[in-house]
Amino acid sequence: MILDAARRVFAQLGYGPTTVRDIIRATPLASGTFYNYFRSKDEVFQAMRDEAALTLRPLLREARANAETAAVFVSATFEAFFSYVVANRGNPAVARGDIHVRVDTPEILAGLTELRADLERAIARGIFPPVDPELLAASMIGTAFEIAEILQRREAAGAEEAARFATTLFLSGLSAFPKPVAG
Amino acid sequence: MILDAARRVFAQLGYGPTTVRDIIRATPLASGTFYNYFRSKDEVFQAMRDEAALTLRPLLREARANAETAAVFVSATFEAFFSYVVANRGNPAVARGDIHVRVDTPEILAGLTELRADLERAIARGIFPPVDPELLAASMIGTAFEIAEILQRREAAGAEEAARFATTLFLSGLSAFPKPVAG
Amino acid sequence: MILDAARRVFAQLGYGPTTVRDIIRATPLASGTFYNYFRSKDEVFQAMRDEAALTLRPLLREARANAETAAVFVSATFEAFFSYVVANRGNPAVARGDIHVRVDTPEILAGLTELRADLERAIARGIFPPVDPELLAASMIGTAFEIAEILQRREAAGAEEAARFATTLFLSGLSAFPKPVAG
Amino acid sequence: MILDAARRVFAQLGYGPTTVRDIIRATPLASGTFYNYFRSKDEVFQAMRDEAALTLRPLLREARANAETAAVFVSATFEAFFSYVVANRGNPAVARGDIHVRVDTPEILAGLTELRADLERAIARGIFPPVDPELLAASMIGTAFEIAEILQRREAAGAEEAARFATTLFLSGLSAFPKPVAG
DNA sequence: TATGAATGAGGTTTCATTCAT
DNA sequence: GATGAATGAAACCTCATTCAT
Repeated sequence: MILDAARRVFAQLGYGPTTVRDIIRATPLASGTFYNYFRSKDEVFQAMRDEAALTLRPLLREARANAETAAVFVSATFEAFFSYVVANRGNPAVARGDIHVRVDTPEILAGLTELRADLERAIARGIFPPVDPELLAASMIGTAFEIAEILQRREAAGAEEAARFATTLFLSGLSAFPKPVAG
Repeated sequence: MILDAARRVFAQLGYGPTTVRDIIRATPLASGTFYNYFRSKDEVFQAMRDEAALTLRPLLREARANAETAAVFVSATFEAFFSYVVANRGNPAVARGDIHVRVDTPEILAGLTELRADLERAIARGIFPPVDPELLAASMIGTAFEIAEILQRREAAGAEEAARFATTLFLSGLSAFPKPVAG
Repeated sequence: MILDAARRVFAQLGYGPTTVRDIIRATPLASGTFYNYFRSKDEVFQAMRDEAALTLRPLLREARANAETAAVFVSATFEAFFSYVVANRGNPAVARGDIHVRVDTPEILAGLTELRADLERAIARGIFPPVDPELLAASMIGTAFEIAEILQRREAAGAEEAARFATTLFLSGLSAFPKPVAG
Repeated sequence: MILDAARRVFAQLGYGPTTVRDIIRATPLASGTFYNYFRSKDEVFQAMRDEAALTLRPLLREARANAETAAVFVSATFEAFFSYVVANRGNPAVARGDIHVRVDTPEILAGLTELRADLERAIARGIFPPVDPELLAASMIGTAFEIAEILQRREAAGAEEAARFATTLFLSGLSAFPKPVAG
């Protein structure tokens, strides 16, 4: 109940600007009730992350766990991620001037933060070329986040199309780097 | 003076959490003085964006204006951007748990928002393959932002290395799409 | 059950800072249950006072009722009081800076408020010198309270030693005043 | 201004029950103004104590510093204290049932907390009989506090009479203990 | 222009108390 | 009787902003 409201509000306003009152107002509850469940804005946020551990993350982990090729690794990541985003599309984000408000609900964050570690392992196993894993992860994450925002805005949200685009771009992009070497 | 302080503070805390008091505190001035120059927090922010028009943006515009090939377009963009970020690196950002705090000082934002329009033109001119410009812009912007954060964190910040990585990735990535067609 | 918890908590925190929640927390009960027994914080407090009527107060009244000399009156008072305090010593009081937190659980309060009336009667009966009964009562009460606090703090709490000290002090002190006169 | 209000309010309600709002309400100021000067109730209290260091405490220290006899030590203490209390008498304390609200404004507290240390020294110098200094200090402090409350209540407040009473009581009381021995 | 005390709306939090189960 | 989620008044505190000097 409160968690649902919090998710909606965080998605709309972003973490920083959101106030506990905003969350309460998105709820039929009285102000004090919030504090029977959470001690602060941070704590709801944490709770959302914990909950997220049960949804997006396993999906992504699993998708990548069995990836024996870069192609599978990359496409599974983008597909799982964009499908999730489209399926959980919230209210159309309030336009706030052109200040960039990131789609960083906890599920989304959580889902991708593990990517770097997975990439490192994949490079070590010779599935990916020996690139700087931090840079590659950053690139994939940035791409995923920015495209996710577009998907949230667009009526006809093409999760598959977006995944195809990103996958093609990265797989082909990686081919320009030195050949993979098993660590 | 105030603008400099504002830039430093916004860079450290991000737009939302920054208070006018924070900005004043980063200044030898008294609180009231702020309002002799700006009418609100938003107005300083706007002023920074305006100022940015004189630094990063022309650099980027120019770099791309003369680009006759995708290679030049892409590498000029990343090189100009990462050099700028490294040159203007603020204090090491306060680590705020793993909540994502974007590097969205106005210069940085401003510098990239024009990318999409430029890309559209470049596709029309047959310099780029006919991909969805919004998706491509999103991917480049996301990549640029995320890597910028890494550059802010890392001691030995390799602007050139980062630019080389991103350029290689995108140029090679784009080669997988249909051949460019002049519009 | 609730009364016991209330006693402990009031003794530790003092009346003002104690919250009903504090009392409930010191109990295995749920919050609502409190209100099946008492209508408010004030009411528990009152109930404690009433209960106190059955313990300390009779002890003190009795001790003084039969006092035919000042020596008996004074020593009985201090002995009864300090024994009671030591016997009911709560958890070691939380040290709260040096803000004075008085040991004013209801029993303790109740036990001493009757002292002034008793003193007046004793003066009228010629057992005590004709001093201002309010001042003398204040002095004895203040002495009793402050020493009670020490007894609560000290590991080896000497109720008898404290009583002997106070008794000697007051009896000898009173000898400097004009001779008693039966009213 | 705020300090004056705080002093009045603490005197009336006691430390615990007093809220920052109570203090503000005793002032023509707006709520936020309080926090331009103090960060919390505790901080005003501390400020009052600091200020008190400039009034009551030096008076008491000085009075006792030169005391060469127990008579001077005791009478100087009570006289300085009761004069101070009467001179700074606040509004007639709000009667709050019979819950004991101590006159513990910071000046008063500060003034007496040093007594024990002074007593120890005086015993060591052979001015006082070798009694337990903690018990004696407690007795004097308790007496002083309780009588101070009476003085605050009574219209015709006899500081001298109260001092005379307390001095007589303690000096004569001490004569019953073993002779002083220089340490 | 510079100052900084003052403002007050609004966010944060606590807690006594109620009430349906 | 017991429960504990819900309530809402009221305390606590922050901060953008004003204004007299």
